[in-house]
Amino acid sequence: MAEGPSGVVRLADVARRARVSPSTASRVINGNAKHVTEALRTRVMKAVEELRYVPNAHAQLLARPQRTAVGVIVHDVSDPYFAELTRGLQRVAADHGRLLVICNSYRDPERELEYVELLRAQQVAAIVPAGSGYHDAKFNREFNAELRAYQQAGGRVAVIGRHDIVGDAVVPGNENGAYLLGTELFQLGHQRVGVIAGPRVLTTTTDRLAGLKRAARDYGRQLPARRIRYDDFSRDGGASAAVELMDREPGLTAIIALNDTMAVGALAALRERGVAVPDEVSVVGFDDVPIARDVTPALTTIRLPLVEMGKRAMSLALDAPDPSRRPRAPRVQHVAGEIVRRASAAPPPR
Amino acid sequence: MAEGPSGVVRLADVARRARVSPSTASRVINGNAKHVTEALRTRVMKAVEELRYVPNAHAQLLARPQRTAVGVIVHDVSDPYFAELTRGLQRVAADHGRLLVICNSYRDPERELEYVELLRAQQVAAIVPAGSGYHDAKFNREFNAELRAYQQAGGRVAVIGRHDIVGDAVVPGNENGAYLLGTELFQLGHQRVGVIAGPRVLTTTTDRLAGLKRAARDYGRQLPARRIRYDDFSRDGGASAAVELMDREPGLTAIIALNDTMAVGALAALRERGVAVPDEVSVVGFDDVPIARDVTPALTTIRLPLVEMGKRAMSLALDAPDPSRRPRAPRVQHVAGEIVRRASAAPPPR
DNA sequence: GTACCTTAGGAAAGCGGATTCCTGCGCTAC
DNA sequence: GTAGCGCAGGAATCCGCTTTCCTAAGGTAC
Repeated sequence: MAEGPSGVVRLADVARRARVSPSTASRVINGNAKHVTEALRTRVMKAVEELRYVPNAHAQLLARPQRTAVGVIVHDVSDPYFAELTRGLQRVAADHGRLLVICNSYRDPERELEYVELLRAQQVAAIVPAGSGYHDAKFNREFNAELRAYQQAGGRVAVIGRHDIVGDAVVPGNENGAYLLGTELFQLGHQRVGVIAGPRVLTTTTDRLAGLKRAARDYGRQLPARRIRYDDFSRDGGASAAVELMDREPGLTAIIALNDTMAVGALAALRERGVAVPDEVSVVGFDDVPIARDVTPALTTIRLPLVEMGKRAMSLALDAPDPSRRPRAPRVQHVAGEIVRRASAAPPPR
Repeated sequence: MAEGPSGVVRLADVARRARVSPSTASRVINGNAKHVTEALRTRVMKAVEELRYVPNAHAQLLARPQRTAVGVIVHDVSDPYFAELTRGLQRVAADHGRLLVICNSYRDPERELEYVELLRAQQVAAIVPAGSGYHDAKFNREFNAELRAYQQAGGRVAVIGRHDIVGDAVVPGNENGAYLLGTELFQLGHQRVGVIAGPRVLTTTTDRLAGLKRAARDYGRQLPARRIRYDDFSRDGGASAAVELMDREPGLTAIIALNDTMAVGALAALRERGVAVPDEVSVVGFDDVPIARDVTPALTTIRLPLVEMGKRAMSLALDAPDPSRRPRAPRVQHVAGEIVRRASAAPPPR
């Protein structure tokens, strides 16, 4: 082999081996060459093959600032909600020939900020922050400032599920979906309904809660604070919230979990206690994550077209806005949730 | 604002605003400056703040070749098996201050090859190909050649679940786990057992199948080819394979799915047909993915410590091998699967 | 007061590749 | 035979940043 001391093969190595100048080698490799003799061309290609040369992407990006990657900031890809979202994002990114860089923030605002900087440093073509926003004015200000600086430099931003963040947006109908969910249970005749909510700081939590409350108002029911438990948006969070709720509020006939993952946890907790679902207590979730149909009883929930949302967000991020639009107006796409009735909700006992 | 025409803020802009040379600005920003007057230092910091300057990572990487990112090639992050693996990988990567670039190959060998090139181009510090290998000598040769070129240039490679690939490895006990699984069912008394397998080209499929066959031999049972159905390693693949199996082999008392996802699909198919599990037919899976315990009946399966495997692989990739070892000897860590008995397997009826 | 040393901070040289600008060759045309 | 032109392919510049090298100012010692 004829590469440099570092072991890395560089364009110069290829050129030397093919006995041409770096310019010619570059031209051949990039197919950019209208006029390169066939003989030289094959010599260069041969050298590339033999040396297994791969151009240094950083050098390329420096020389010809053509952004190719896109960044996504999610809570955790292994959470099914984000896994589905990411799948949609991924697909569209791939269709555009873009590499997707996935960053897990684990819902740490500090880390989200860091990741925006990192993605900015990486010169990604677009950043897609996905997942709930925070009730934290200081953070939002910081986050927006960072994002705005990025946009100013030509970056594109599309968020999923956040209001009050600059950039285009895909926003799920959290309030409305929750309203549907509440309606469903109230119409079934439930009076004492418990709620298993995610962290209070998340806008997703408060938005969904708002929808529930509106439904309660419309149906003349109560949703007292003591019947609302806040915990992590996770299976275990759902389980422990369910246990607490059952202990403190023995008369409940239904539990609304603010996402499916928590609902699954609740189901597990109830099963462990020997409480029959839905005969004794109904349980409903939100999101319609894939597992929702595989647990027993299958979850009644609100379907959010997660993959589709991901696709749309990435499309917003990658398709430049119509230049005739006034530039600063972000494009917002609302997506509605719809109720999916399965086996976990039924009229209250007796 | 005082940045260049492109809108991107560069080091030079910061320097100009702070009225210092780029060298000084760089020194301040990198904390690299043993001797920079406090006055200048604060002036630079102020300019950075005001301009929201973020250094161009590509330029930095070019100037000081300090690899910081690591790449992972998985089938699909949204598949729970890989989601768990990735979680482990992510954690260790983050602990080392590394950015994780996740690539979905969708089990397309061609795409895997492309991704290795891409990661190589990105100058990542390590590449972790995760998931089943292929029975495809040509591909393996190509893949190894690519990887070897990468290692030659100082890159680190750690694979998960592949033999015959260069680099360090974490290998799950597929054969042995399957043996345990077979043993479990045979000891329960099952005679006619069907198998739902993944694609034939995957080594995971053949390895697990081999374990099953060994168990069959040891217990004097048959595992005829007609009772083995090959399909996608997916929920729907599992469902359709289960349906076929039930149609063609009515007398089965147990179904072994070669991964949990397929088992979940099989469960759904059986439920739809009104076949009671485990009373009429037992169903077992493999991997012990999170949903396994939440389906009903909860799956009896083989637990693979997925998160742990991810962690170990990333550790292998990031911790340089003991220099006293002879260099070319890859480090291989075997991890055993263990049986988890839940509710989906029971003795055959009557 | 002069010679020498220290040190802050600026100038310049890459890092690896793309691209613009040249150069020199071979061809056509008069 | 010579002028003019086209074109292949090499030299040089630049991308944004880090870092080495160097300069000049200030300080110390005699």
